[in-house]
Amino acid sequence: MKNRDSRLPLYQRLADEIRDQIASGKFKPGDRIPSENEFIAQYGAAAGTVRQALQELVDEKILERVHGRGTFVKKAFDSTLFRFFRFNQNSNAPPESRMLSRELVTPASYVQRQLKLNDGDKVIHLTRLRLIDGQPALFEEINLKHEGFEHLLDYELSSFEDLLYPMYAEVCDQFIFRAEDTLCVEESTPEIRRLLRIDESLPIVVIERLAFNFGNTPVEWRRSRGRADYFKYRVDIR
Amino acid sequence: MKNRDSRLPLYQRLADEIRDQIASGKFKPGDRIPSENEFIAQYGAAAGTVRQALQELVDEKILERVHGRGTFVKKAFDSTLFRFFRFNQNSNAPPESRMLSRELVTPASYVQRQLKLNDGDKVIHLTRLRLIDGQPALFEEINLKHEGFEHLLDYELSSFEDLLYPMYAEVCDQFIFRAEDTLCVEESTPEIRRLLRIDESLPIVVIERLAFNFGNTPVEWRRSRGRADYFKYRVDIR
DNA sequence: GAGTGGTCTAGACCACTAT
DNA sequence: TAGTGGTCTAGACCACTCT
Repeated sequence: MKNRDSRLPLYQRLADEIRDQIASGKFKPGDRIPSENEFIAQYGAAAGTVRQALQELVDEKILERVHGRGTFVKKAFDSTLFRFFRFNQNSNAPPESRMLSRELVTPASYVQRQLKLNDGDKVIHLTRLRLIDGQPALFEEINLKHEGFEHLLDYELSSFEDLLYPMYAEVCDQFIFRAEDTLCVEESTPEIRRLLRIDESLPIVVIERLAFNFGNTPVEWRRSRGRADYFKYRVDIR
Repeated sequence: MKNRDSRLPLYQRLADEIRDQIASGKFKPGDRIPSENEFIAQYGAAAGTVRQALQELVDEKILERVHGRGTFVKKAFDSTLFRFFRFNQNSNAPPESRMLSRELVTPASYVQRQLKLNDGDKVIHLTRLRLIDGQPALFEEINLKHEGFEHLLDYELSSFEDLLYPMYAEVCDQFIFRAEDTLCVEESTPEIRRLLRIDESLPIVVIERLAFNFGNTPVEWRRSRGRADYFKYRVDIR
């Protein structure tokens, strides 16, 4: 075990160790990690202590345990921005994507700040429309760290997949595991009305998202806009 | 222990038992419940099993454990609707309340459905304004089960407290422990503009809340409206 | 049948809170 | 000092999955 503060309980140090190994890419989403018995042998800890460490990572939604099969790094989380909206979902078709543009640019200062970039670092800037039943539903502006996502510059825009996070994983070996979404309401601009094909001036819901990899490093910042009259969101509070 | 399905693990049955005792009012929010050793003696279970049951209720945010002091029923949860809004908070004053009306009425059908009332059951209908720095910020319509909240009819409207849930606890012995909030955006009506002192036609955020007691019975349904241009909400997704 | 995680026991020792 | 919860051990047995 790496230099861990021995004032911390053993199960904490063990959990930190495993978390770091996932962050470093030693274990990737979908992988099976060592069994309880292997950890017991490796660290000389009791079964209960190992279980406590693993339970902590299950609570953090980093790991999943399957009876009889093993312990796995979690693959995906419910990232869809469409959980904020209720459209007339006649069809079960997943939201379609239409890429509009891709550029390597100097980021705006707030993007630089959110992604914790150094001066001079560039970002990959994407714009796209999300459609439901062929109707424009969301307009998105996406900013990605250049470092780690270079391979996205090699792809034809038309060959981008509808869901980006699985594509980040395949193409760039980058795994998103959590995000912070911030919602607010704005008046629509002529530009947005044109893109979303709205006639009148309607309020617009703006979703700003900062997405993190397993190392808890911010790698993507996006801003999405959709019609507020389709907005409906449910929260459980306890 | 009551008739519990012995196919369930012991720690589950124990957790269910304690949960029911809280729901029934035997233990109230703020109370200390029996110690690990008392549960061990009472149920003849091992320490680890009792701990597992208690941990489950801690995860459900029903219990809180304090090292050296004991295990307590949780008192409150962050129920404030103002977590959805960012106002210019010059002062640290908590949002003031101004009660407008109180009636015992036959509920609208969707309120009856949400509160799972029988035909003929009445509800206590309250309206109030929430103010920040003296400025109207939220307009609320509140519907309470008549049964259990009768004592609210005895109080002068002017003597209602700013925070209702602590008042429900004191006056009615009713404890709210979770809620489901649903958010959407509407255009303002003349009525709402008058109440919130808005000149122009602005979008309005509508928050509908169904609140539950410890027995997981819905007891309050409310609809609150505030200016959408002050709306800002942050969600963590993992 | 071998390997995995899930339940449960019986105990030791420690750290924190009260009085 | 007595009582509480927190950490940790060493083991037994069970339930599930794979082959």
